[in-house]
Amino acid sequence: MFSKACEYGIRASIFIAKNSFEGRRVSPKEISEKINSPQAFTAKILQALVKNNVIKSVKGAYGGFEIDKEKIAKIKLAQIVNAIDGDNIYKGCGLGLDKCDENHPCPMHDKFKVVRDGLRDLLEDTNLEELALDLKKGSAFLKI
Amino acid sequence: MFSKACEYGIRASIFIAKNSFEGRRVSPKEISEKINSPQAFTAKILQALVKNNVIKSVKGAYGGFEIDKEKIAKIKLAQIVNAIDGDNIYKGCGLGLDKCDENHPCPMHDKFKVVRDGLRDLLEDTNLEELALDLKKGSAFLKI
DNA sequence: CTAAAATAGGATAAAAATATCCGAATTAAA
DNA sequence: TTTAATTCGGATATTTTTATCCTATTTTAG
Repeated sequence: MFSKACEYGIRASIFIAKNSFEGRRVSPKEISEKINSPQAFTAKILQALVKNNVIKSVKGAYGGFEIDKEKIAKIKLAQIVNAIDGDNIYKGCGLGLDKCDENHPCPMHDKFKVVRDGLRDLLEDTNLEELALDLKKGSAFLKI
Repeated sequence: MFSKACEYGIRASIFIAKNSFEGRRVSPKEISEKINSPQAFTAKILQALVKNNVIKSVKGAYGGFEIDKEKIAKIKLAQIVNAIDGDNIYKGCGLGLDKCDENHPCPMHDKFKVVRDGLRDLLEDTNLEELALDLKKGSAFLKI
């Protein structure tokens, strides 16, 4: 469904959000350990998320990654997915046609549209806060 | 969402089904032209579909690909997707966790499950016949 | 000012997906 | 039986994704 990079990016963002709630900055090393992802590769993805204003980095000693507490509830999954995989997964045609709409549909269009729009709603309506809180409560996990 | 190979595979299967309804066998050349896909690569995918009993090949002169008319309504999209991409897309965790279920969910689990199960239903309930008929009627398309 | 602790970013490598090419094997028709 | 039209299958190439490594740059503490 999503690329590995995107899976890591979402998991990392949730982990950073949870720690920012608790006032802690986290390093790529700690992130990759806690979400079970390759460290250097994860660091690249974090850079992309910084550029897209999803997370914030603080350089130098005592630096790390964080998200402004007030921003956590405003960051939607769609923003993360979009920064890494683009929007084709929740806006494009299921069979890969460039032009696929009501006027010129692929054979799967009507049925697929329902699923795709469900995914779009999920991504556009779900924010980092609710996901991070589940993690904090211990009712959800980011590894294994 | 699906891999290119899978998109081509589904489009090709629908095209073959439509032609089998009309009593015609089709070649990889014609298929790739009509569904707008690279010919040699599409031929490889067709071989995989033959091995998985989705389509039938007839070798030699006047040969080509076809599907038994009685089988067309029985072939589900899930069978095609499974043969090419596997079932992770409609059975796996959205964030890539190996173990993700009610007892050990990722933070997206509850919401993602709805979308994923919708996709599973789509793939398991939709058969080649209905898709091929839309193509035949001219109410759906496989290219552009 | 210096040293230590971080992120940033370029170069490179490995693996997987996508794609092409060509000869071998098969088969129907003439 | 020969020929032409096919699919089959192996080898190879290209592109994208995933991953690693190393150095430069930044920043805070002492």
